[in-house]
Amino acid sequence: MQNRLQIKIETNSNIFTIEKGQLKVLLEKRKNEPFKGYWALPTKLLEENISLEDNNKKCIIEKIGNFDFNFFQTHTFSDVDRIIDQRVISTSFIGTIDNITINLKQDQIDEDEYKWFYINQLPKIAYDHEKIINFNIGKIKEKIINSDFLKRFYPSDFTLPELQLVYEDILKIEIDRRNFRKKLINMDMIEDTGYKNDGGNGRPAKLYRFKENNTQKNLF
Amino acid sequence: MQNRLQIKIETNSNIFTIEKGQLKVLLEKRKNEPFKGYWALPTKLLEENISLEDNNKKCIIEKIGNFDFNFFQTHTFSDVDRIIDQRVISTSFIGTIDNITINLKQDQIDEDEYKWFYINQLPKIAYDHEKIINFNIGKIKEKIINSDFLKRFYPSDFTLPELQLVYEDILKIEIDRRNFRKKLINMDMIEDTGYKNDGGNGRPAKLYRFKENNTQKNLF
DNA sequence: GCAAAAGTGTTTTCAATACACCCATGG
DNA sequence: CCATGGGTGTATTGAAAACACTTTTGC
Repeated sequence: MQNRLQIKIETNSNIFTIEKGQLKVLLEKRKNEPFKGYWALPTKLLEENISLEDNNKKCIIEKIGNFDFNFFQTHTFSDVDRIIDQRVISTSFIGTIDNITINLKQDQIDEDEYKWFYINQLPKIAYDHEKIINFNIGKIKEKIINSDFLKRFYPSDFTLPELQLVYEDILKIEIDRRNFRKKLINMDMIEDTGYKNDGGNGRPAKLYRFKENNTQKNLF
Repeated sequence: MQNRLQIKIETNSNIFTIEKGQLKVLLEKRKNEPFKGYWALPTKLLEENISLEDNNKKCIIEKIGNFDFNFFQTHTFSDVDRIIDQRVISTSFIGTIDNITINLKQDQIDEDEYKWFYINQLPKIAYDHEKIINFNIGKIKEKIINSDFLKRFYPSDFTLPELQLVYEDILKIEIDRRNFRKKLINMDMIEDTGYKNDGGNGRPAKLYRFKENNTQKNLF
């Protein structure tokens, strides 16, 4: 019979940022059983009178406040046994934000409860959320080939060596420094801000920004 | 309060084939109100103990029998007012099949109830299904750039002029006949079957097939 | 002045584009 | 033999790839 055991619907948020050329994801520490002490994606049961998209936004506002994340839906996970003794279907969202905004507002976030993890150094993850995270990292990989997407992570300045690291890390490829630079400049995608990166070893790198005109060109 | 008005979940099937270089979608005629006489995507309320993927497959088997469609999930539609007086969330699937198989098994399908429509000549569509169909046509467009995807529509033979029509129609571009041929052959994507198309006006076209090795290269 | 990291220029290779003529079939 | 549509070759252009040396900074 339909819905004898109540089927529940929830949304889950995969919020990513990039620091030092590497992807990080925001996770929430579970304070109760099951999976107490494990980390999980922020999730919220669907409210009656709102869309999945709005439910997801509300989830984040309630949990960590009013950030300007840029969300999009990726997949709805519905395996019967994804959560034991319950039937919960979970629609996944990817959110993106630049690291500078994060650093500015980091104090809004309770460090014990929410924490950023490099995707290569994930902690113990609750439920099937590791599978969900990996699925969404795959989606980011697809998107990152389209240069436009990186703007979400670098609305202001970046150096070319750092941007190159992003491509190399996420796409698992090696790129020649000179050709990478040439490609981005020839594609009319980026512009020199006139400023330079200070600190650190060696020659300071120039700071670039993405141009406005961006017409959805593919790199690689 | 959560779920005071029962939230229902359904799956909808967007089954596409290609005939004469143009996309067609399979629709079901509604026999009852609301939207009696309109056409709709095959849909099915989610059963308790199966995944959305299995629910979608079951929907098709029950409605039109055991075809070998190749399904994948695209998006979950959840606008509060997408269906009046009810709250129904709908997860969308794209299914693909080649036209030859369709023609062979066409007698399995009740012509009054189910019919193929060219996407440029859609009939009156029930609910928000036209929006859903258009969303999924967009997904196909994205996928078709990856050559591998076309294999689903052409598991056996095809002519290059026809394949070119597909690209031109779906991507809304014009391609030079000679360069198109060169590109596909240089990419090692297709091979000559040695046979020719008969009938029709003019010189018969060679029949090609997709090679097995296909390593996910992008055309255009 | 040395180590560290960033920046630059040239040559070669290969794919993309543009373009005009010939070929196989049906009637 | 003519109309219709399919098949082929070449020259040009431009981007991708491969590669080594110079420049700026901190210490």
